[in-house]
Amino acid sequence: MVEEKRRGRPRDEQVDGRILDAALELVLAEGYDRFSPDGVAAKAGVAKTTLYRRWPTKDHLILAVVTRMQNEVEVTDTGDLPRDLTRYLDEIAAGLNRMRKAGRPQLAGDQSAGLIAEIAAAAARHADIGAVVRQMFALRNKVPIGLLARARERGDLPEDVDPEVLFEQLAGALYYRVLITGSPIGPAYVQRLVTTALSATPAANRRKS
Amino acid sequence: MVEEKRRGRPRDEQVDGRILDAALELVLAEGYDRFSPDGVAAKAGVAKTTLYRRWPTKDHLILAVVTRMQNEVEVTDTGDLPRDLTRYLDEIAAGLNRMRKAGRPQLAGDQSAGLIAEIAAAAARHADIGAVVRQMFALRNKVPIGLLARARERGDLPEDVDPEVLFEQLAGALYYRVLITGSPIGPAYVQRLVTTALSATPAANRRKS
Amino acid sequence: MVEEKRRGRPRDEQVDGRILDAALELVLAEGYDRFSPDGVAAKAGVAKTTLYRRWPTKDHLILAVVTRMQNEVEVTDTGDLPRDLTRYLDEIAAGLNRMRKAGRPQLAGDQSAGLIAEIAAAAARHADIGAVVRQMFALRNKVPIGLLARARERGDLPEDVDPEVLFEQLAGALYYRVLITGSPIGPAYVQRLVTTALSATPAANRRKS
Amino acid sequence: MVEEKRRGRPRDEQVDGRILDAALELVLAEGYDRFSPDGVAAKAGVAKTTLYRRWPTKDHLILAVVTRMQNEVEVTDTGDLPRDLTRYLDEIAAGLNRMRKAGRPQLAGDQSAGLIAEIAAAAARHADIGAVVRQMFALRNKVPIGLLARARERGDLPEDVDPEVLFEQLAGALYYRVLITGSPIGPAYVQRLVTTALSATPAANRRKS
DNA sequence: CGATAAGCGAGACGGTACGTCCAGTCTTCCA
DNA sequence: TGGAAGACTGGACGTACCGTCTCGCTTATCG
Repeated sequence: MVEEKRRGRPRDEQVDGRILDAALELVLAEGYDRFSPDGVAAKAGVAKTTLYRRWPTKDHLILAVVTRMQNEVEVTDTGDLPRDLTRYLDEIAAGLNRMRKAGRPQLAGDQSAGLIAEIAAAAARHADIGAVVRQMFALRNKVPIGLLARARERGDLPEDVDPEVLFEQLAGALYYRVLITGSPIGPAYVQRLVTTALSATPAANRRKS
Repeated sequence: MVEEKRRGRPRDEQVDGRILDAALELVLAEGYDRFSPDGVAAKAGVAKTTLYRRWPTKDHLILAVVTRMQNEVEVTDTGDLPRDLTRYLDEIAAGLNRMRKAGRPQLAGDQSAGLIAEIAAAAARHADIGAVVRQMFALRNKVPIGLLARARERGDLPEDVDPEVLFEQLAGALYYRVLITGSPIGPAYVQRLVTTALSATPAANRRKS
Repeated sequence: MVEEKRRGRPRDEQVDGRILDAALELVLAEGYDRFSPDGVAAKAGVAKTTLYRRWPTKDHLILAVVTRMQNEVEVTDTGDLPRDLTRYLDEIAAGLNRMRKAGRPQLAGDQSAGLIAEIAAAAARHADIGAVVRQMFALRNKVPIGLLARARERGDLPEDVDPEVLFEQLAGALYYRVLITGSPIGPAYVQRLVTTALSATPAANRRKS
Repeated sequence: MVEEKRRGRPRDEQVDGRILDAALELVLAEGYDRFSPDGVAAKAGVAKTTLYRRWPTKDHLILAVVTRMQNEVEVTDTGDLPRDLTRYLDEIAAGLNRMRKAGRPQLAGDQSAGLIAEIAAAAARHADIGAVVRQMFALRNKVPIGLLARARERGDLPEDVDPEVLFEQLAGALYYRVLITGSPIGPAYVQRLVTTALSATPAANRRKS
């Protein structure tokens, strides 16, 4: 971790921002396929060389854009599992909905997976992108999984519930609708989702009685 | 349903098969990006025109291949929900695993989403492909959702469980692991999945007591 | 030359006309390269088969069109060589000018060789078209060459003038301007042409004195 | 005439040569229609992009090839008009004969116009090619027309001879035979041509007496 | 009158060229 | 060494077009 002494002209840090701005704008306006490194470079007023020095591939660039677009999702742990879960999933859904709209403004906002699908495809195509994506999600998901684990310890979830698996059911349902069935994932759906997932949990049962 | 009078030289039905065979072989051997209509035409011994008359786009062709590759998944309804569910999800997982391997034989079979990611991306790019994909899945999912609905009516699922949503949790978890986290989805995982999803259900409770 | 008895359904003679009409219209409107047998067939309401039964090649069809467009040029032999020649060349020039305009209505009518160039190219490409074209011109040119021959016999041309060659000089100048230099060939030019060619001929000299 | 500052990687001048060499070889061996930009690129070991950056069209490329193939024809002005003219026309005819042979080795070398017809057609199809061709010929013809003009001033040609028109008669006859009648244009024909054109000129007359 | 032969409309098919587009690398000059 | 500009490789992509072939149907003549 020694600060290596760089020789020669140092990189212009501003440039990174300009490129990512341009890329974001382009990808939002045009969608993935009409998005091209060439176009980004032109729009950012930057040479392609400069761009490729930073991101070795179109897909890497896209990944950077998406990573930056990714919202920081906070997890609040009030002890009220359904409420905490609903709040969390609402934010995730909001983020997904934002990406859905990329490039197809007037198309029924739903129906299309937008960028997420492209990220998944990029992850499937390039091993290294896959690694980054997986790590990103692993990191991100640790917190909500922890939430579920604590709830189980508290006795708010049955013992044979696997927190990781439960989380994958919840997030998975959202992604499934976005990527596969094209159904909407608004607050109403999140509500149904939480209700179904927590139905007949000890906490729910206790509340009923 | 009137038999439309066909005029002109009829399409050679064999050709469809030859093209799809070649395409399947190619996509399995090379993966999505090294797969090309040109290559398919050559391998199938067919003119490009002939190919494009049927599938106007590389993505349409891929979709056709995948559709055909899609396994017919049978749903057996024995009344034993966990068992039926496990059997069904195992088959779905097997299908997904098969698609994972397309084109990257030596890459750790897991880790990559393979063709499914490409299909999702294609659906996001072309409105018409999206429509087909969505319809395909809607049709396919009707049966297992029916299974869940009947189970609820029997009292094997809590009343506030929404069958459609529950199904999306189950399938979604599989797709989430394939498309996003790259985790394996073998029988062991399916087991955990069913257990978690059905934990604290009336049936489960009954069995416990 | 025996009338061979044809078996089977006889050809529909009307069709020939309809095809040629359509072809002419198309070639005039679109020029050679945007002209296609497919288009002609569509416009004439005729199957491509029908068309190819008659003209085995796009170029053969074009040739037919041009042949039909070719004007019958009359040669009048009044004994006044300059006048006869001027009249004849004027008509030839008029025909060439008509073909110049094919497909490029608003382009400076001159400057482009239009169809003649395409005919020449077709003749260069297909030996049989070449043969037909050559024969057509040979037939057509016999009359004016005869005119010049008679003039020489009369003493209106020097003895060392070769009638065929002189004719080629006259016609050649017109074609040269059309095909190569793109210069206009109106009546004024024909005038200059005849004057120059007949300058210092016995007849001219006689008239001067 | 200011030296414009060049930015970016400069064009590789060698590449132009390699492409034109390959193109020439191909067009000579195969003729116009079997000649293809694809083939040229392959033979030259060059990407198609590189080729199309320079010549936007098959026809533009052909034009470049022909321009380069065009022989520099020298005009010698010895004061002996028939001799100078004969020498000049012989060279022109030789050039035309060379182009005749392109692609059809075993076809009677005569009879076909070869590349010249294609150039004329290309000039008719593309306005810009037309402009280049016309300019090329205008430049090329200035010298021999000057020769004729001086001859007239010397009194070797009648006064009512228009030098430009006379030149067009001479060159035109050659092109007419090549493009239209398919007749040979060897030295014998050039001889007849000069004789006929100069018959009854002052110089000729002088010599006769 | 039925068999046979050819014409015709419609459109699929093979083959191939054409020109475009894009990703990623390389080369030049300048800072 | 970084950056701007742009040439270069390599290859896919989808279109266009030519000429052939295969249907089903129609129209003539022959036996």
